[in-house]
Amino acid sequence: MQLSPEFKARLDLALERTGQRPTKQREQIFSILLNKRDHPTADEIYARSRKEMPSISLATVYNCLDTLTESGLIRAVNFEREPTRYCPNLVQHAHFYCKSTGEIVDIELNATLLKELKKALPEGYDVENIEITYEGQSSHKGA
Amino acid sequence: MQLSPEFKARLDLALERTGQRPTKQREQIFSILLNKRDHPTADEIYARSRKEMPSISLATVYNCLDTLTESGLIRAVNFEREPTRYCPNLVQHAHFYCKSTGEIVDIELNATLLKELKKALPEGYDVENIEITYEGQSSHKGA
DNA sequence: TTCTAAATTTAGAATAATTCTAATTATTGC
DNA sequence: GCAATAATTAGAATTATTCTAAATTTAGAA
Repeated sequence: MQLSPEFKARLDLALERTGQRPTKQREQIFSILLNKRDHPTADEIYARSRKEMPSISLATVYNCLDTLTESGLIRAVNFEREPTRYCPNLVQHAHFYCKSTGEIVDIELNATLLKELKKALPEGYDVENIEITYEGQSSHKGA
Repeated sequence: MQLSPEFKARLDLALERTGQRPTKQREQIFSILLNKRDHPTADEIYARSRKEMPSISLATVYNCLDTLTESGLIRAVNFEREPTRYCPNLVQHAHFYCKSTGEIVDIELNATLLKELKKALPEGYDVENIEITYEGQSSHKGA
């Protein structure tokens, strides 16, 4: 599970912009997220990273996830009180959370809809981010 | 801080529907939420309820909040990893979360917008609930 | 290279919100 | 008023996450 040159460059650039150093661990975590886009939790990411890097610690996983989130390379997503999940899809999108299977699916939102959502705010409210989560049941063929 | 007859009736009815009993504590918590609609956390609700009912326990506050939520009388709202907040506004609405002040404001959403949001879902996805959270800065006169 | 300063990783302890447990108390229907 | 069931209570337990302090790594200068 290697980071492609393209994503390696993207990582280095993003880290450099915020004065942070590229490390094996950060590469590893970023690569895990890009490789299987199933919105894993920190714990799941810890498990996956240990397979290739057995000495990594859970604290480092959390540190790296924070760094990547702050650098704008990944997004943290929360559902109810469940552990935070992470997602490398940077395009503005919503999430569908299936209550029976726990599965999480990215839902594309078109620009018009996003614009309308922003228009729903009264004067004096400056949005930086909109989180949209659908909850329900999905009856489809699975990921 | 007494529950008005109207809301007392609503509480009793909702509890009866799910085979649960009306208790002083449930009344108290419901009344606190109706009285000051500032999206308090369980801890804050605990503090407020102790003023009138010093023997209430935190576990009971959590229990009552769960019961009220399940009965559909209040809504639980989550922002990032912060403690869950509670809200008696049952009309479908979004929340604006001000990052500087921590203030939370209800944002009305018109029916058309909600319909469009539902239309953004592909076939086979059955929504039960849509959570919409705006995050940013609000520059207005405060609650 | 080699050295230094600063950033990062690490293991484990600490924290915070929430849930669980088992005993006590309240409520309902008879 | 009594039995059966549900709810409350205090405190222990759990879980995700953050903190701490020591060891390691990195970047850049000499």
